[in-house]
Amino acid sequence: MTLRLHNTMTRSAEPFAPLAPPHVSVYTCGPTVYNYAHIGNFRTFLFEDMLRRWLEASGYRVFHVMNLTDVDDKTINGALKAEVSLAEHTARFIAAFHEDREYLRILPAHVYPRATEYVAPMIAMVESLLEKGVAYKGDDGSVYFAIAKFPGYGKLSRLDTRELQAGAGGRTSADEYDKADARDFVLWKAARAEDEQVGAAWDAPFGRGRPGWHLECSAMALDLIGKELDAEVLDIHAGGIDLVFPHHEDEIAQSCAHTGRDEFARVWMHGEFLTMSGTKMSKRFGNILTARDLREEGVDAGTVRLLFATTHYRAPLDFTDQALDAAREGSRRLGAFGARLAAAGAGGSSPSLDAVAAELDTAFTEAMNDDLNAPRALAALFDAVREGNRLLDAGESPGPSLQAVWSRTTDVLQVLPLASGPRVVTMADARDGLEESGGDSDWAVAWAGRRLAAKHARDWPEADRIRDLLTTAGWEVRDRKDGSAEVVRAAG
RNA sequence: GGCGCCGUAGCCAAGUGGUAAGGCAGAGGUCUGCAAAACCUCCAUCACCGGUUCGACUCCGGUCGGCGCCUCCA
Repeated sequence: MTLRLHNTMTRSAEPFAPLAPPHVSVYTCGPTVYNYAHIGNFRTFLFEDMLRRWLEASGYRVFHVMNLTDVDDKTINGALKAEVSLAEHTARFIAAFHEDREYLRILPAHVYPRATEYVAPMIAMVESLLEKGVAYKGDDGSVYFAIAKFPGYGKLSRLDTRELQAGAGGRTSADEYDKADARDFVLWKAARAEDEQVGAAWDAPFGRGRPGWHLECSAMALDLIGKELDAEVLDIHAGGIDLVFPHHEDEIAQSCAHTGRDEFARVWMHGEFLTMSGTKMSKRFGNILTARDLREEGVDAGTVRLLFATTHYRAPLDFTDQALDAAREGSRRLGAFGARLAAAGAGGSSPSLDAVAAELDTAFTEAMNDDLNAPRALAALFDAVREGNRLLDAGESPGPSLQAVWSRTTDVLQVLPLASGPRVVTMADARDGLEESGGDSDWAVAWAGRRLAAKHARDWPEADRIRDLLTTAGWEVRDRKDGSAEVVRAAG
């Protein structure tokens, strides 16, 4: 069973075959750093993280590039408004992006190129396109790409089979009349006074200005994979589904026109949208939820990741509190099993548990190989939890196999809660003179010890009072068969 | 108007020509001082209407409903 990935270009799942295995180049469109990224953005980044982790788990050596768009209308406007330089303005949101990324346990890309650091390669590419005659300078001093000169235009988004209604999106820019064709897109924008004010203008042979949005991805991707892998074609290019047109279509046009190759990426992967209670997140609806909002509410990353993993990356996902609650409980259950496995050790031997491990391994791998079918992979995990718990309840003693498979599979999805495992409590932990308030781990163990003492004295009201106290502080107490108990942090 | 996605149990969600994974919630049970956890059992005929087929949730046509893209939004 080999990995199959859905390619937007062909609209079908194809066997994955990188150009130079085991190396795989992956380019993912990163955030525009003008604001805190919202969870819709992060749904895409999490899908890409899952892709990255699965490729690596499958033995590939991934070279992952994610760009940071740090010069565009929004970043410039933001800098103007805050009355700081562009660099100062974006630095803040770049730092925030990485904080959020770490919170969500997203592996760092190998390189995070920023558009402002790649102006020279971008200028070189524009010159190349001008020389080849596929770009032209408009009356406004900007440089545009001539769609008509690029026969393959529209393949990715199936533009050839549809009509473009000019301005249908209501976002047509005022300078459209400077283009020869309404569909032509800007490669280089002539500098305005505002651009100069925030330091967003560079000299170029064809006039002072700043790069257009699409240009950065082509220039940075080609530069980086050229240096790293000596390649001119990406193995995988991924992003949100809204980037198919025009962003990726335009990237293909300028990149292929530049390299002379017939493709820019072997596989194009696009993640579906996340909606909030049925509608797209936007400032207009006031329904933006950021990663830091979740973090501040104490939501564990495992909960978020499980919520997203329950829906296939190419299916729309509606974010609701109910779904989040369900994910939290599921994550807790998985984490509890993981902790139980770890506590059970690997010194025993159990053909039944080995069979559970083998089944999990097979089912998980098949699911992930089938275009990253995380919902099915998750089902395999839950099947293993149920069977594993049943066998452990029956007194089976695990060998090393289940623990190994469990670690390998859960590492890919990262859906377990971060909360530490349970701490075992005995009567020896009972201490007098405890404060009623507290909350840390030692405090919880001490109170749980006192509860055991109360239980031993058959003082049920006191035992229950202490349990309530612990519950209020966010700790769960569970009695064990041997007379001891355990306390565990309730999942967030 | 064009292009695309989706409509599966109370909620979330896989699947796909041969009689519907998994999770959450709920009900009953085992265990327990009581709980919790864990386990067991129960809980759908797949928006609607036609058609193809021995057989369709799965293929084709249509209808209704939801969502997205159509120049810089993941």
